[in-house]
Amino acid sequence: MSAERGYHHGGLRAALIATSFEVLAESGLQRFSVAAVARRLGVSSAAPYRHFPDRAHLLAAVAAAAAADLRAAFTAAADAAAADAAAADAAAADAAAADAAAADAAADPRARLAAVAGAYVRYAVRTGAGFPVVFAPELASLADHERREETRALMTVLLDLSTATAVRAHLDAVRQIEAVIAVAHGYVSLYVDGFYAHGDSVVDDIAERAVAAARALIGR
Amino acid sequence: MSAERGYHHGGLRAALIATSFEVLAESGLQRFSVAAVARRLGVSSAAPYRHFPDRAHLLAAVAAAAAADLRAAFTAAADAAAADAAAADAAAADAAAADAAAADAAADPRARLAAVAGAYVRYAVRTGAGFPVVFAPELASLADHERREETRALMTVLLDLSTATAVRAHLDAVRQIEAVIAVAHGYVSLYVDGFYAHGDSVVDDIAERAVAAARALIGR
DNA sequence: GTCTATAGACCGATAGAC
DNA sequence: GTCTATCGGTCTATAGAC
Repeated sequence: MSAERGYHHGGLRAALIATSFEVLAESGLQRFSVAAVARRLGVSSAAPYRHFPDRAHLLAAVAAAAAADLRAAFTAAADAAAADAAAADAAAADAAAADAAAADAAADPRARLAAVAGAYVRYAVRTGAGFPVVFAPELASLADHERREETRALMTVLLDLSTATAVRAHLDAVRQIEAVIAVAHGYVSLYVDGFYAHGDSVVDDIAERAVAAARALIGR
Repeated sequence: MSAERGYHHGGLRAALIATSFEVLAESGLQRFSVAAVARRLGVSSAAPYRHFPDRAHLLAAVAAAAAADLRAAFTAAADAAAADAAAADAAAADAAAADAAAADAAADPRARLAAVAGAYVRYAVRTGAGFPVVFAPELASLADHERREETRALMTVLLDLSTATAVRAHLDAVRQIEAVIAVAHGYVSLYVDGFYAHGDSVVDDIAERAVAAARALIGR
């Protein structure tokens, strides 16, 4: 569909964002470079600067996309966990009761919240764009409307999942979601920094361990 | 005592290691540079290469020191947590029983293990030399005897603390200590990547949250 | 909209003087 | 044991041709 090298007439902006995820996944945020993105796309190192004024604005566009992706991944994982719980219930009860449980959006709120940890591990490892990219302090001063809206929506989803576990107050919900993200990001950070061997099955393993840890963290 | 700049006749090797911790704390492992260490010490950028053949060997010496520091910090934190628990017991019992509890090295093994999370957060934030430095894959191929011995001793201490919580098997202990380190390192990673505001009181806060999370993780 | 070419900075590491 | 000087590499960002 697209040329391997040379001109990208018209679609370079979107290609830069997509390729930035690849560079982030391989090099991390600290070693991310505009030059590496351009090199991989087969365009000159100056071409990106026709679409983004500097490195920070390219990263801000990536952060906005990552926030939207994470929000979708979190809700999908939470819904899947609730569906799994309903299916498990179905094995021990009649079909009518299982349908009723599946229809209840608040079914097993703690399993829904714990599922966030697994989704975070998989997304952050695959794309390199976890919370440190979405909330990078170097982007804090940018008047980037899209990114600000996406990050706000992401935090709203997380807080809703956390308050649904019926903790006592708002501060409890904030600290609870912090802890879930911290343990998930801890596994991600150890993985990308080379503490584990690399491989898809290893990612699956640590994603499951993150969910189990989050489940223990949420308690009861 | 020591000159601010110029000659370091004799003590440069030790000074390079000490100053490397400062550079790591400010720039992180990815952006750590030998040139920055030399600049801060007021020596030429070539001087470090008289003591270490390359960047990796300097980092290996730092990693060995960090592993020894972490081992001491973990045992000290575990002992302090056990002493605190004994003191709490003393408030509800007579002095003789409290002394007996304090003399019992296995008293409250779960509190001892959870204390590791707090010690890790404080040390890794202060020095920049957490597990990603100690177990950096770029150092894996070095035949560095001191570092290998120190990391082995560090892992032995951690496994002993974990098996003391009477989990069923060896694999359980490994995964338990992994989870404790993961949650502690998650808070550290979010902090150094700028997710939180910076400051000593913030570090104290997240160290306490890491201990609470580890305590919930260990369970029962 | 993309190119070539370049400036200016920083890095790792080496050679040779003192 | 440390210095000066240097090579070759990386990066961000700009200037100007097409």
